[in-house]
Amino acid sequence: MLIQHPSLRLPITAADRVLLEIQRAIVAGEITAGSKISEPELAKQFDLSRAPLREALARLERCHLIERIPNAGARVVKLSTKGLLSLYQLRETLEGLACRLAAEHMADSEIAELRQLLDQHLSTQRVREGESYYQEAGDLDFHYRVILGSKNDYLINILCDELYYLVRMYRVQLGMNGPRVSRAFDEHKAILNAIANRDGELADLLMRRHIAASRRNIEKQLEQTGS
Amino acid sequence: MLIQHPSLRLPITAADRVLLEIQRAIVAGEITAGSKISEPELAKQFDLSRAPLREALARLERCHLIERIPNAGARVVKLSTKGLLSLYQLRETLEGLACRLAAEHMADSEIAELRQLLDQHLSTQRVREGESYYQEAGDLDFHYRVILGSKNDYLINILCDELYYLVRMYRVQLGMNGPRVSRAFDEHKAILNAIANRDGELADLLMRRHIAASRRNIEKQLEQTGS
DNA sequence: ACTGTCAACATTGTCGACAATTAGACTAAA
DNA sequence: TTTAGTCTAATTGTCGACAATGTTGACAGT
Repeated sequence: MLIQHPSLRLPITAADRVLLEIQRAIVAGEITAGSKISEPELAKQFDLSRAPLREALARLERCHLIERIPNAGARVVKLSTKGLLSLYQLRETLEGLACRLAAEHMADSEIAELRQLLDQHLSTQRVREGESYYQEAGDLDFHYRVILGSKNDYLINILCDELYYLVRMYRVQLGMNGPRVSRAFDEHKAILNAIANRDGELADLLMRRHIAASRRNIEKQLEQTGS
Repeated sequence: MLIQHPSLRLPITAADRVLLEIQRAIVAGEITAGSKISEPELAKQFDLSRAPLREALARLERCHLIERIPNAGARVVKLSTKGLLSLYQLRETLEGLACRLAAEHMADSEIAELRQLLDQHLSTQRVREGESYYQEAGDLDFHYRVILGSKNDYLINILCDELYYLVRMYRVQLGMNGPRVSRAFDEHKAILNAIANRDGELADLLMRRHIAASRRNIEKQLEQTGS
C-alpha cells in the first residue's frame, strides 16, 4: 500500500529507469559516497547511450545525490555532520509548515486513511519488534502523506523530490534501526491528532520536535560510528 | 556591485548561455506564459544543437519556469493566484529561517557590508524616487545576502536557484513598482538591526512580516489587473 | 452532425561520433 | 628533492541522424 510518488511520470523512458537504479544504488551505498561517476562506464554498465544517462545525472544532481563540475565530471556526495545538520534544519522548518498546512487542507477522508495507516503500522511493528522496517518505510510513508496533505506543490516538490532521497541516504548508511521506533510511533499519533483537530500550530510544533528528536538520534549514531 | 550567484559555474558552456537567455526571456514575459516550447525551433533560434538545449530545459524545469511531460514537450508555467500563494507561503517560512540562521552565522564584516549596501540603496532610492529599480535589484540583493548569510547550502540552493526566478517572474509580469518601496526599505533596516543584535527570533519574525506584506501588495495588484 | 479510426506529420527520446577541455604522468630545470 | 611545464590520454560537451512516441487532420460509419 505504498503511496504514489508525485514525481513518477507516467511514460517511463530509459532515462527514468536508469535514474531509479542509480538512485537506489547511491542511497544503499553500493556506489561509494565521494566516488567519481564515469559516464562511459555507467553507460556501458546499463547498456544505453550517454544521452539518457546524462538526463539521469541531471536529476540526480537535482536531488543532491551527486555534484557536477563542468568539464570535470560528477561525484557522489559525501555525507558529513554539517550536511546532516543543514538538512535537518530545513526539514524541521519545512515539514512543520507542511503539517500546519495539512491541518488546514487535508480532507476528512484523507485524515481517516492516515489514521488507518498508523493502525496498520502498529500491528506490523508489534510483529517485527526491533527491526528497521518501520523506520525504512512506515515513517517515511507517514511523512509523505502529511506533506502531500499540505497541498502546496512547491513544498511537496522540495520535500518529496529533492530532499527525500538524501534523508534516506543518511538513514540507510548510518544504519538507523535503533530503539526510537516505538517513540516515533507515539509522536506520529500525536501529530495526527493535532491535524485531525485542525490545530495547525500544534501540529507544526509536534512535527518540529519529532524531526529534532530524529536528528539527535542520528547524531548520536554518528558519534558512535566515528566520522 | 551585484553579488555572486552561487549557481554560477565557472567554465561557462553553451548550455549555460542559452539557459540564461531563455530564463531572462521567460521572466521578462517575452516567451508568453503557458506557451509551448519547441526544441527544434529554439535550437535553430540560438544556433546550437538540441543536446545543450535539453540540458538548459532540464534546469529550467528545476527552477519551475517550465513544465515537461515525457514525449509531449515543455510548456512555460502559467502564473496563478494559487501558485503565488504557495510560493510566498514557502518564502515566508524559508527566508524566516534564513534570517534566524544569518543572525547566528553572519560574520561581523558581512553585517557591516550589508549595512553599507542599505545606505547605498537609500541614496539610490532618493535619486530615482518611484521607479522600480529598488524592487528589481536592490530588494533581491538584500534578500540574497541574508540567504547566503544563513550558511545552509540546501537552503541557499532552494531559495537562490529554484524559487528566485519564479519570484522575479511574478514581480515583473505583475508590474511591481508600487509605493511599497520606502516601507520595504525601513523593514530591511529593522531586519538588519535584528541580525546585528544577533536576535535570530526577531529577525525571523520581521522577515516573515516583510514577505507577508510583499505578498499582500502583489495580491492587491493581481486583483486590480483581473486574473 | 457527431464520433471513432486511421494515416501522415511533427516532436521528443536515443544513439554513435567528433570537438573541446581537463586530469595525470612524465620530463626537465632550480 | 621539489616544482614548473608539457604532453598524452581520458572525459565531458556538442553535434547530426535515426527510432519511438504523440498530435492533427481527413474520412468513414452511425
